[in-house]
Amino acid sequence: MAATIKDVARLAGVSQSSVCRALAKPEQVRPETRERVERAARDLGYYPNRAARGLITGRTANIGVVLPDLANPFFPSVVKAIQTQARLFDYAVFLGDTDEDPAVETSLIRALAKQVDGFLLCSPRASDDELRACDRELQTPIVVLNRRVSPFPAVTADSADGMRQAVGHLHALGHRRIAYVAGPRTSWSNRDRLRGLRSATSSYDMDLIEAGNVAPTVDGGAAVADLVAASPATAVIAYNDLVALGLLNRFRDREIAVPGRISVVGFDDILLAGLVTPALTTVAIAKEQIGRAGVELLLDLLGDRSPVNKRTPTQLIVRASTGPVPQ
Amino acid sequence: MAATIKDVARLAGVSQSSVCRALAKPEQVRPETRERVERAARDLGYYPNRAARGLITGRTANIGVVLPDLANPFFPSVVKAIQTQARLFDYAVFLGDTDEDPAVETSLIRALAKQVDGFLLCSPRASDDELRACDRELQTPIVVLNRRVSPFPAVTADSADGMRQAVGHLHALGHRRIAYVAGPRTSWSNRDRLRGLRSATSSYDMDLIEAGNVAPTVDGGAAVADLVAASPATAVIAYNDLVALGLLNRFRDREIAVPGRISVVGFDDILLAGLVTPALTTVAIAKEQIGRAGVELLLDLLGDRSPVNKRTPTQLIVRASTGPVPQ
DNA sequence: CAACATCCTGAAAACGATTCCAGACTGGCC
DNA sequence: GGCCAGTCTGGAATCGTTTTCAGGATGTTG
Repeated sequence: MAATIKDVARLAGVSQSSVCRALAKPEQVRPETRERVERAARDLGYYPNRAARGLITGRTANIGVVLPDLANPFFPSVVKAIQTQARLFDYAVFLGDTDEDPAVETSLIRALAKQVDGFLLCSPRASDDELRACDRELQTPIVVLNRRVSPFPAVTADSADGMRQAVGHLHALGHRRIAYVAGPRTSWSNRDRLRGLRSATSSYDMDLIEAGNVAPTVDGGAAVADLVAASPATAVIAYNDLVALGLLNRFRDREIAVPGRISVVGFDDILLAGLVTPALTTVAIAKEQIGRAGVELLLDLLGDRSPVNKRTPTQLIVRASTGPVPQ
Repeated sequence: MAATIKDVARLAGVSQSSVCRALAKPEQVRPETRERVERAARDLGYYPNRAARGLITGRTANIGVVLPDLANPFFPSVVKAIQTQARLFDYAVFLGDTDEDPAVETSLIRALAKQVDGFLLCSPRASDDELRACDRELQTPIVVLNRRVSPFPAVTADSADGMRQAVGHLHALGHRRIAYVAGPRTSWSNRDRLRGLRSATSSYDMDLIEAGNVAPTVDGGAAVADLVAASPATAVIAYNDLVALGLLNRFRDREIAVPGRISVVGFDDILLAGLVTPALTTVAIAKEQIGRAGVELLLDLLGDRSPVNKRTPTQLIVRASTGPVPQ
């Protein structure tokens, strides 16, 4: 078995308390003692068992990250940033993938609750009430990413501004009729993006044609491509990049020129977006910043500082899938 | 604070021991008692604190997953499969991203060791000796994915067979001179793939030109593309899909026709591979199967069943980036 | 040398669960 | 009624840590 604090105490010839102090608050022990303890700990390869510490201090130094689908390339970026930032503060990360199932989500949260100091819920699928119920029952701090659910602190992307940039870009290219391929009806991001888009198109006095809702995947996009092509729209904005890629694929198969006949704009700026042909014009979301800010908010919450909701900037990345309106 | 076993005991009017038994081994308590305990637990939303259980039983019901870079699309697929399979057996998953740094890797392993029952190390970057040192010191079961390090049980892909399929395919198309863009020199997969490739080309009596080593990223591939184009090779096999995509990108920019002038083959079959133009011919790895098998091996290890190394099949996916040799 | 503060240490309690052990109760049988 | 086996329960010990508390050693000051 791995070494425990007792082993270190015995080897160093001091009590457990001293070992604990020597390692956790070195200034409280005599240098000589500290030296002995440190050597013993090193020799035995001793690392404290954080689970035991958690029982006493109520601080496990773990955070739980729950997300709908790790296969969606958006999430790994966020998780990576979370895990990197968490490590800076010596927190470890529990990961739960819910497979888009709200029931799995809440049960995962409940099961993990005792092992973590707080949760980062990425784009949670459960209803506001369900999330609040979890919170009331567990009393575990929760920060939400990519969604607003009062009363939780949240980090969201400024979709409205992203949509404004995208619509402005299309307007400048001469487009006046835009289609939107909507993501899951239950998705907060989808509603948020749609809201931003509506406001942008109306302020530019452009027509908005809404298609969908589709699954937020390549197949989802492909499924609705024909409908979009048959519409009077000369440009289409997709709920996210995967959907946009589905459109692109299907357009290519049907020999509908992009951007000659129709322009396509995605959302998220996943790695893929820059690599397909034509390269996808898309609204980039600051994924790393979202992850980092989420950790910061959670640490604020844990440190009794009051966290303030954060909105991260978005940035239109113009690539090759958008062009002047036909004729 | 969330409810503890004491709260449940008080509410149900029984002792802690009975609560524990009622929930963990229901057959050992009177139905009436069980009923009362269950109701109390439900009313309080009680979930046992697994950390505390872990102290007693030595079983935390957590597994640790350590990987070099979540931003590489290969890993999220594996992690997702791991987490799904783990949940089936009521295990939760700790995730550690090492950012390709062997030092971070070993320190992460040590820090997490006490909180998990075992590790799944995906493509670990530390040396064999370092890994063995961790093992000796921690006595925590370890299963390795995508690499062989004795004495640990391992799950690996059958790269040799994949390479044989790829080379066979290229040979049938008339190619006789193949380039290989090597990944990181320290990567076991890279060495394994290269070994398989050498054996395949020599059995087909073809020339092999080795380029690299490059970082296993799009940029890595792009960096070496010109070199490959200048070589006499008519086809190139890349260490992985990201590298292949880098090649593809750079070839497109330089107007080198794929597969007209040169054929490109990737490795892994990440989602991206099917979406770029031309769609990438690649050797698919059974990512989900690797994740699942990894969990199974680890559970074998934990259950005192002796695990047997597993080799998962590979499958060449022919798409549009390979074609007949020029002329 | 007494009085006192300061520094350092170890014993013991605590955290939340599980498990061992012993005892209380029940029922069956003579 | 007396004995025994079997079933069920609670008390107490346990895991590896942290923290509180009290006391011992040391040094300073009058």
